[in-house]
Order: sequence, then structure tokens, then C-alpha cells
Amino acid sequence: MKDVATRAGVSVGTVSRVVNGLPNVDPQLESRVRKAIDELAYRPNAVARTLRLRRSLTLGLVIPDITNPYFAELVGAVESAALDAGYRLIVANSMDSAETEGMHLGALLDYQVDGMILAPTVVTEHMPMPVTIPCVVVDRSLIGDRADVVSSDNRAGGRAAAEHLVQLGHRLFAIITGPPHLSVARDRLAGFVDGLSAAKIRVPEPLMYAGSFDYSSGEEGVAQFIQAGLAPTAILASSDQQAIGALRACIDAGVAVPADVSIVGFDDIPVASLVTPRLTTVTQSISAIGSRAVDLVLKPRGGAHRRRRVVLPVSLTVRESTAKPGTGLPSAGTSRSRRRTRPTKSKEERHAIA
Amino acid sequence: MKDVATRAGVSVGTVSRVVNGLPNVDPQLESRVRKAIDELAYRPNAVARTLRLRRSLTLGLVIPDITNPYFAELVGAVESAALDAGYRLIVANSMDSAETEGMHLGALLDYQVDGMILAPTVVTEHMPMPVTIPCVVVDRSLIGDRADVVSSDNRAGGRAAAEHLVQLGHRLFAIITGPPHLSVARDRLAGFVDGLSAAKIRVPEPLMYAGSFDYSSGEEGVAQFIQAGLAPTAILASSDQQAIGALRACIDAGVAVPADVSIVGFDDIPVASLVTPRLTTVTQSISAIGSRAVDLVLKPRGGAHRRRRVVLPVSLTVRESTAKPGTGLPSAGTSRSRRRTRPTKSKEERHAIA
DNA sequence: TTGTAAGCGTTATCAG
DNA sequence: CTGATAACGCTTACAA
Repeated sequence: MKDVATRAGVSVGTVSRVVNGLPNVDPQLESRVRKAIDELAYRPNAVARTLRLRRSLTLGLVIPDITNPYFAELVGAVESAALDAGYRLIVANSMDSAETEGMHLGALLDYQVDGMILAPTVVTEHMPMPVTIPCVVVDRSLIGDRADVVSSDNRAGGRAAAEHLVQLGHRLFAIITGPPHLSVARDRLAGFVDGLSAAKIRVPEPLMYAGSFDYSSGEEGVAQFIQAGLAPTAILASSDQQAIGALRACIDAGVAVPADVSIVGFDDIPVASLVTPRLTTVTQSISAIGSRAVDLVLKPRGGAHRRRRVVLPVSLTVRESTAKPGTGLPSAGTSRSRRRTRPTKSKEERHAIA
Repeated sequence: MKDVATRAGVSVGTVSRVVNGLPNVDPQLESRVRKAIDELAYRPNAVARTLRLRRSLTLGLVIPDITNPYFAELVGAVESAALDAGYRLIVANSMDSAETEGMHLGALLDYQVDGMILAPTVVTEHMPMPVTIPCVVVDRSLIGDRADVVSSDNRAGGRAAAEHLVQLGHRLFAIITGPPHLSVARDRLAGFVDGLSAAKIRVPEPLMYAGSFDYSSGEEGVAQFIQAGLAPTAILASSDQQAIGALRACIDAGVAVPADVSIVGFDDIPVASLVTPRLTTVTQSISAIGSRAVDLVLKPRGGAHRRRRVVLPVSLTVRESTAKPGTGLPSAGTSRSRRRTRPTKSKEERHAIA
């Protein structure tokens, strides 16, 4: 900046003024400054500016797993909302590690982001929570009232999924849940239970599988259900990834979806409408989540007010993975399953390439 | 920091020394300082430190589309490599917009990242390329030698995919390519052509579809191929997303994969081994890409040297979506296709939830 | 309308 | 071993 100033024969103050488009600067000088600026290819140092201004025009987003399509979508949504509001977005991925998450949180604070949006991996009670900057939690709910919260109506979604299946005539269900310490997981499960118990249906213990939200949990879940030998005709999954994993496992076990068993997912990630059969699922408006979250961070409640919660409506998208009850999941070692089963460990050859 | 200093009854210099673990500080003072630090919950201001040190211990990663599972994986890979090297990672998502990309690039520079890893959307010749900081391009190749490059051996991968199909007995191919201005897309195509022409096979114009790497391009490609009425028995896709889209379109058109037509993808994203049939695809080692890229940024070539290129080996993973040639894609309006076709616009009902 | 200078929170040099 | 103090690059009173 000093260089620009000397080159244009003005003071740094003046350069600063033209850079920031402030009024009251002589057009003559202004053009000289501009010329100097691009002759020197000058770029203002955002770090110095942040230090001085004490704000960075940057928001931080921390998510547990960028590899999860749901969060990938979320990043996109938050990013575009932030951009619209004139803010930059830094995203930090904690890879499901509480330690990394803490590190990122600290780092974002240290970098003076103006606000933070988080989807914590872990219960964050003991985290160095930034009371100093506005901070909203998405897709989770947090103990205490230190942060605002925005999430989908997971419970209603769960209920709708269950009701849909009940209406189709299903009576024996299997449920795959997410990590029990996550409110999303608990809420979705509560929704399932709501919908089921309204029809006086209870899910037997062996037909509940608690996993992560990942593909693998879907596969593991149906393995357990088959082991249980109760032949449920419908599976309520807590995420589309789980549902897709479950679908995979069903097919591997020779059971047809939805003819033999119905599956419903949750989230409506892009690939949900591409798998075969297309997934019936609960769709959330992820862009709404993004923009509401950014709204809240940018328009912080006055310190006195209670913590705000916004709960966004979801809808049920009925596609092809649900139908009237079929014969249900096979029992382990049953002749039928044996007849129809392809080798569970499907062949896969890996060829190196010279 | 000043507060800490006064509280501990020392100077800021001393505080700085203990914060940074420098030697030569009296243990007495040190513990007083530490006490003050956590009594005040003091956190050093990274912005100020960056300003002073002129380095941020932060790397920037800019990608075109976080929503693409391939890039999501890449983020994960780069992030963990960066962390291992003691660097933080900021990721910026340009949503396939050249403008946003430029903005992010500038922003990262302005934020004084110590190095940058990019997968540009657009040809970046005219970009404000940061000659000032080390900078490596992944999954692309750039005109000029301003940046090092790391990518998979896309051409070899393409060749292997084509050869695999040829060996299976296929003679009439359809190809779905990516955006022609992207070197990845061109290299993969070149690989396909290599493998095919070794067997004296040419792909007729109407059986080439140029799209994005996205799901939709797969669907659109198949639509065009059916329109063409040439009944190819194999489809070479340039990404798994395309392959999955193509698979979807095939199923909708009543053609069985791999019985009627074979499909091979590229990348081996997680969902590739979950769809039905599991995708035969070219798998790249994304973690290798991440760590090599970080290596290069962190160990910059001396200015004099030529630009470095690292090309990582790929392998062909044969799963279920490829087999001996079948009857091929139907022709538009053919009786067979009409007989087997389900409604192309599959039904999908959306239910709002009260 | 413009220049000067203080200060943002650090680190590093240099005396003590 | 410790304390002043001068940068780092910018913005903004305040003075001219």
C-alpha cells in the first residue's frame, strides 16, 4: 500500500480511501491511484484489514464429514447464502473426530470469523464455545442456550415415514437409527415410534440397529435383522446412506425391494432418486437450512433474548422403494434365502494398470 | 495478551515467549503466565500473528463442486494430509462459477494462505494466479508452467476401461465425455480411444455425448444414444456419476445392465460399489492425490526448476456392470423398447407434512 | 480534499 | 532471563 502511495504520489490514507470507495477524493488523484494499483498488481492484505477492523466478513462452517452427501449439500447451501449476504465461507471438516473439531473451532475463532455455523460431531457442552461471536447450530440441538438452532422437523419426518408404511399395510418393522448421542438420530427415531405406536405397533429389540448414518450401517443393520429371523416387511432408515446400504444388503440376500421388503430413507440426497428402486424418503430443504442459518448468525439476537430455534418443514417423497407388505426379510440359514442368495461377498477384481 | 501480561505481572514479550514455548524463560514466571492465560481464557489472535509472521500455517483448497462425491473425497484427503503436515485447510467451493472461483482465489491470497491447491473450473490462464505463493493444480492440467500438477493417470485408466470391454467381446461403443475444456475429460477420452483403436474400433459420432461429469449427463447421454438407434452394447462413462445416471436411464428404458448393455464408470466413489449392479470402474487413489499435492505445495521447487508433474497410477475395478455383449441399447420407438419400458417419467409423489 | 499518526495483537530485536 | 519497542499492512480520527 505504501508502494502504491508513493508511486501515485499520495499518502496511504488516500490509497485506502480509493480502495474502499470512500467519497471525497479528488478524481485526479483517484485515477492516479488506480493506475498505480494495477501497475503494481496491488491487492489489499485482508489479514491486516481484519486486524484493524476486527471483523473479517467471513463465516465459518464446521461439519463432521464432508464425504457425507448430506453435508456436502449443506456446504453448498450455506456457502451460497453466505455469498448472497456478502460474506465469505470457510469450511472445516472434522472427520468425525472430536479433537479435530475442537481444533477447527479454535482455529476459526482465532481467525476472527464473524460468525460460526456448526454441525458438531459430539455433544459440545465442554467445547470452547465462542460466546464472543454469534454461532448457530444446524442439524443438531445443543444443551444449554448458548447457540441458536436450525434444523428440519426430523420428528415429523420420521412420523410421516412410519405412517406411510403403516398405511401400506406393514405391521412388522425394522429400524436403523443413527448415533444415539445425536439429537437428529433421536428425533427421527422418536418420529418413527410416534407413527408406529399410533397404530399400536412396537418394534422388537432385535429389529433395531443403532449405527452411524453411513452406508455401512445399512448393510450391518439388515445383517442383524436377518440374523434375528423375524422377517420384517419394512425397514425405516435414518438416512439415505443407510437406506442405500440396506438396499444393497437386501439385494445381496436375494430379497426384492419393494416386493419382499419396503425401505424408506431420510434426507433425499441426490443419489436417492437414482438408485434402483428409487428411494422413498423424507426430503428436507437443505437450501432453507443454509439460508436460515446464515440469517441467524448475521442477525444475532440481543444478548438478553432466549435462544432461537427454527424448525423447518419436511416432506415425504414417495418413490419406488415402498409397496404393500411382501414376504419380508429371510431368516438366517433359511432354505429360501439360501436358494436366492448370491454370494454375499460379491466378487470384485482389482487390476493394476501398467 | 496485554491483559495476560499485566495480570501475570510480566511483559507481553514474556507472554509471547511462553505461548510459543520458547526457551529461556523462568519457570516461575512461566507458571504465573499460564495461570493468567487460562484464568482469562486467553487465545492468541491468529490474525495478528499471521500479519506479523507473514505466514498463516494454512493451506487453501479450491474446488468446483463440493456436491460431487469425488471432490468431497478429495477434500477429505487433502485435509488429512495438510493436518499431518501441521497445516490447517480452508476449502472454498466455487459452484462451477468462474467468477466465484476468482473471488475465492483472491480471498485466499488476501488471507495469506501459505499455499494453494486448486482444481479449477475453467481454464485459468487469465486468472490472477498467485505467483507469489506455491500453488499446485490437481485433477487438471494447466497451460503454462506456473503451477505444479498432480493427477491420476486418466489416459491409462481410460484405456484400461476400453480394453476390458473389448476383451469381453464388445464392438459397438457409446462414450460419455466430460466438459471438453477440462484436461481430465480429454485425457479419459483419449484413453478410451487408445484402447478402442488398438482393436480397430471407431465410435460413431452419434454415440458420443459430451456433458458435465454429473448424474444428469449420464441420463442425457443414454437418451441420445437411444435416439441414434445404433444399439451399442457398451457405454464408457467418464465419471461414476455419469455411469450411475446412465444406469438409471437404461433401467428406465427397460434395458438390463449388464445383460443387455455394459457400463463402466470412472473414479470409484463410495456409492459405486453400492448401486445395482455394482459399477465396474477405474479407481484412483484419492488419498495419494491429496498427500502428493500437499507435499508439493509445502516443498516448493526452487524458482528455476521446471514445473513438476506427478501422475498417479490407477487401477481397474471389475464389478458387476460389465459382461459379454448383449442386445444393446434399444432404438427409439422400437417395439422391444416399448414393450419393456416403464414410464420414463417415473411417478414421484411429494407429500407435505403438517 | 488530503496527509499524519495512532492503534489493531502479535513477534523479534536489542538493551539491560 | 526479561522488558521496551519497532514493525507487520491497514483504517480512521484529527489536523491541515
